Amino acid sequence: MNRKSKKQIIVEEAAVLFNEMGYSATSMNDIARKLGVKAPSLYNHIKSKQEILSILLLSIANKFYKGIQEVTSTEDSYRFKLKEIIKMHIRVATENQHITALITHDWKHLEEPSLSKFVKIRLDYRKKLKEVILGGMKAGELKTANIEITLNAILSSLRWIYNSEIYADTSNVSLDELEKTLLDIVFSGVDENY
Amino acid sequence: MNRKSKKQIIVEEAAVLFNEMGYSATSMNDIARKLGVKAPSLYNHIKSKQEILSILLLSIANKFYKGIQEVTSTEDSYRFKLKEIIKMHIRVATENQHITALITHDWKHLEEPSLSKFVKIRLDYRKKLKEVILGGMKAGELKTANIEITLNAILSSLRWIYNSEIYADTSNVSLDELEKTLLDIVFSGVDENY
DNA sequence: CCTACCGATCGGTAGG
DNA sequence: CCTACCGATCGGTAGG
Repeated sequence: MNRKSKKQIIVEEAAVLFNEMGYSATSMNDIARKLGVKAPSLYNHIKSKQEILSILLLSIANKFYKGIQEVTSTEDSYRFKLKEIIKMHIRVATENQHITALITHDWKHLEEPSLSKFVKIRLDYRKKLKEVILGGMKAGELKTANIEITLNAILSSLRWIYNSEIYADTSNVSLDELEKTLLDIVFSGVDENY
Repeated sequence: MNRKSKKQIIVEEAAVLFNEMGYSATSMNDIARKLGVKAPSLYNHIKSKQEILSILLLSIANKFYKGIQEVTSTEDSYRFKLKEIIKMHIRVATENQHITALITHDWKHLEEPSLSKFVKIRLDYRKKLKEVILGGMKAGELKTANIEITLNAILSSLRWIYNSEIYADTSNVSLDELEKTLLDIVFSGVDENY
């Protein structure tokens, strides 16, 4: 078992606090207190508060990107690819809940050059997902509808998973049930007979 | 045409800035600068920064709550009610985009007693929506599935509408098309043939 | 790892 | 509406 470096411990604790209060409302003092040290001691391990945010966001963005890259490099149908992307997205999100939640708002507090890097990865992710959905529509596997609305609705329908205070209600749900239920809702909706 | 009070103008401009940078990262100075005055002048119209947040969040929460109350007080089918709730939700969100976005994160910065009031309204909204979905499942109008996952997926699938930087991609979409497409996705999913 | 300390900025008040 | 100013806190540095 690898021992965690001090830096890793700081970064992981910061993710929890950023989640609870937001990046701006979290002080270095808050992070230090949780770790039982004084704020200036943190700077022996990290360069700045901004570095912590940058590490967190670029690492999670790359995890998602690597995931979609693997799925889209196969020769499967668009429908199958979309299912695999959703499953991968759910898996990465649940395994990195605190960090993933930062994608929603705290990325705005990134400074250059990290900001541009993050935005690029995120746009590339969106682009790859868009290609799969568009491909599926053209191949007759998915219903033809406004691509931006469809893309946003699919991505957004998964976003509550990151949100710990909402996710808490479903903490007794297994990953399998989560995947199965969400795939069913996205692919065939909530209506019983239509 | 009603003239807006200074207070209204301050509150609305603050909503835009809270959206861009978050409540904590927005200073009274930022708000004042946008309005062409000095920060201390704001206090002739508002009591505190916190009061601005409280006004914004309680007003939007009440709009959503009033909307769901109207829909659920009818005698229509659960399926029809769910459709009307989604349409209402889309309408309120698009008409109050900047304010609605604060529901996602900045509510955490509310202080008592506003925090408890806001959380209560939000939970009541969730409860009413949950009753409609559960009723629909029991009546055979909606597919039976994990209620919390279904509830979260539906609410979450609409949340991207608040998020202005993403919504920009669909700014050329009419409200009608938005409603129609989202209802179709929620009710019957994205799959073409199943 | 600490104490001591820096300049900058915060929300807000006094007083006119 | 303003200027002048308050105590508190911010991220970060110096030096040991």
